[in-house]
Amino acid sequence: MTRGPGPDPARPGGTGGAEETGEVAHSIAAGGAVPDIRPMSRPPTLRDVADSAGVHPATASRALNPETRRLVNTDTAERVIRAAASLGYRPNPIARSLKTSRSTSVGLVIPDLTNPLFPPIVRGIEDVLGPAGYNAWIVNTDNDPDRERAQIESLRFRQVEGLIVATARLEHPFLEGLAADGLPLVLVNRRTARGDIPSVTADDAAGVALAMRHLVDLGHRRIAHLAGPQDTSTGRTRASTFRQALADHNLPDEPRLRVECASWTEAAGAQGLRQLLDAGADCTAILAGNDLIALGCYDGLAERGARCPDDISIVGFNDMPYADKLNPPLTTVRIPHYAIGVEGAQLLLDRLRGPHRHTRSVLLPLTLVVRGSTAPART
Amino acid sequence: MTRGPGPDPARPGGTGGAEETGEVAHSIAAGGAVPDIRPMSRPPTLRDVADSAGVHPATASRALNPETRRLVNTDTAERVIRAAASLGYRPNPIARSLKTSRSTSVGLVIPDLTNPLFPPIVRGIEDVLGPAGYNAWIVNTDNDPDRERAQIESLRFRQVEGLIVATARLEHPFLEGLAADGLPLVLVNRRTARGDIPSVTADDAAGVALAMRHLVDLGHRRIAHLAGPQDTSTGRTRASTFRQALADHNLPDEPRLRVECASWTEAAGAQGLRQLLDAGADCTAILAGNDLIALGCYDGLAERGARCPDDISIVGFNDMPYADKLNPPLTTVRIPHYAIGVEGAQLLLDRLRGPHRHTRSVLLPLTLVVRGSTAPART
DNA sequence: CTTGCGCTCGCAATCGATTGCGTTGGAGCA
DNA sequence: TGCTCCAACGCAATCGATTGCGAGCGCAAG
Repeated sequence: MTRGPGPDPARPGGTGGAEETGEVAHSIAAGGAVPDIRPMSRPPTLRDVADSAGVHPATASRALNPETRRLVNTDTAERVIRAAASLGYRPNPIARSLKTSRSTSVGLVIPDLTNPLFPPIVRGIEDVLGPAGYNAWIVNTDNDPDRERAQIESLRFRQVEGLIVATARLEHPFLEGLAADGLPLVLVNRRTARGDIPSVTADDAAGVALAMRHLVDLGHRRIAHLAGPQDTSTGRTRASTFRQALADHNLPDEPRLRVECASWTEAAGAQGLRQLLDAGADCTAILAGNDLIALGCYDGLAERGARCPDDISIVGFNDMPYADKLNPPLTTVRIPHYAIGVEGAQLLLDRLRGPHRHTRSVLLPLTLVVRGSTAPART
Repeated sequence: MTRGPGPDPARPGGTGGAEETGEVAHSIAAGGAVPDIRPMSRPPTLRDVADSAGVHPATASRALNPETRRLVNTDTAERVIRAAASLGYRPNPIARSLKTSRSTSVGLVIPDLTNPLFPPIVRGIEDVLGPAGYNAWIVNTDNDPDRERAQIESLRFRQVEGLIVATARLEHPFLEGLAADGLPLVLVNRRTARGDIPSVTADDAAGVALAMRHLVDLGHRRIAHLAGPQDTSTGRTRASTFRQALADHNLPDEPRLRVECASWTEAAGAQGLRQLLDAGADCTAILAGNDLIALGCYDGLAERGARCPDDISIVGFNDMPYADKLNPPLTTVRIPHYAIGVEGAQLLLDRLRGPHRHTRSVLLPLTLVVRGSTAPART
């Protein structure tokens, strides 16, 4: 016995003793002073649990928290825990957040949820964050810096503990400022030029190399690149690696064969293709900045009465969902969407738990998926 | 002048400094060595604003809230507002939620974010909720009732003010219980059998009728239906309307031509098609429960060496993104995804503002999009 | 039989904003 | 001049949980 008979020596009245000795049912029957037979109108609070267990709310709090449970007697703790269970007690996360200034939630900043690239990443993130006790706020920026700023501000008001950001640009002082302020931050999919923020990206360079080798192996010599926006790491890396690959394969680097699309969209891809063809580029293959741009090429080719892969081969990037069902099925570089999410969430969790681990970035391997949009070059 | 010049007449002084040093000691222990003597170390609170304006926090609160501003002198209010602006004050939503038991956030319950049907709906919801000052928590249930329950519980702990649910089943006592408890609830995409919860759905019956007329007009007489799960309103309505349409067009209703798929997925669709063909159904057209099931049919047909639309025409449902780029481009019933989200959010907002308007449900019109997966019946 | 120490637990402050109620000062009226 | 009444604010409680501090208690050492 760790405790004597007097469970509550300080309390003036004998209420404590009555609660202690009496059976639970008994004390209810005897305690006519408390006619509280209310039908659970409001959810039980910590105070309810404490009363039910005959302890102070502070003790109940400590008993319920594994971190502080050692500060309370084992028997008492167990009694509190049982009381909590029987009342169906759940801590109020709002109240907890107010006191601890932790929200157990993080922000998830993406350009546009309807871009098929992101849902799998989001799932990966949530599947890691959820079991860890965190939830994610998702916001869309539509690639608008102002909107991005506003959305992130909003997230900060909500007291998010960290941010996973998929909208990084190479030059992004705003994000760098946040990171410098000490806000836990992880970039996914794209990164900044300075590279001082932890990130999870696919190995774009390796992917472009794979794609280029594939095209060269098919006999293509005049290969064009419809690049994505050059203010993003993905756009820049893929474009520069494209030129490097040309050199590696002893192919000429013609400026006419390189077009920068205004955005990572189908429309921009179609526009880019028109620009390419209008410039008189007589290519036999196109490396698209991503799958959506590749889809734009499909449209653009159809407009001009050309066919893929018969007239022009196309390689995409990302292997978006249903890329295998397209017409023609898209040859593309597969990036591990889900794994990017998982790794990103993991990185953020590490950062949240151990404040100052040094910046660690992850580069994920990718593979080439050959389908129907590429064919041997016409000879 | 309403108040004297003293900005801080009440505070004994020094408290700020004491707090400051305490915090520093703490953060040092935690690892972050930040010799913070800056007044901007933590975001300004209402108290800071009040001090700066020379009023009591209560007055500042009232001045800042348009609802209660009439309780405070115009000049004073303006002074407070200016002080707030110059300090960059933002109310702490956590603290506000604790006191008001409002969270300005709602829950969004969907089966799976990677199902292309949902992102556009989510965007619609967010585009309405955001400007109204609400944010949305998104959770995935994977169509698992246990997971759904757990996720919704989690949302309730987070004090969401309402729920938009896309996972309704025809019999769904759990949801009905929530609604009965008074939790603002709106169903999107699917509804319950009892129909006593506000909902926003597409006019499935009309859609099926359109699709059937299209097939009949093409000369098809033996039409099969790969239905979705019959415990959902969409699955049931589409299936029963299918049979009704057969009757309307004087076509026989053969049980062999009706198969229920286990889920709304590609895999289930492929499986359903195998079952259909194995049963010896010699149909010339298939009405699929939704686009993913239709995609499964593409796979299934390929397995059997049959072709679409040459051998069998297929009509989908939903017009998911990129349905026009598939091989063959999918003829399908287009539902207004984005509008469903918008209407759903609107309904919830109505409910949140005016507590007891009577249940109102919205049925959205849809259209048939004819593409390459349907062709005249072989004669 | 003291003194002392450590284990448990209660007290009260605290997080930041909201709100019922009481107080003040001045205008209005007799 | 005296009294009522109202506008304009301040005071303090409150939401629910967390946590530094201190007070009893038991037990062991002196």
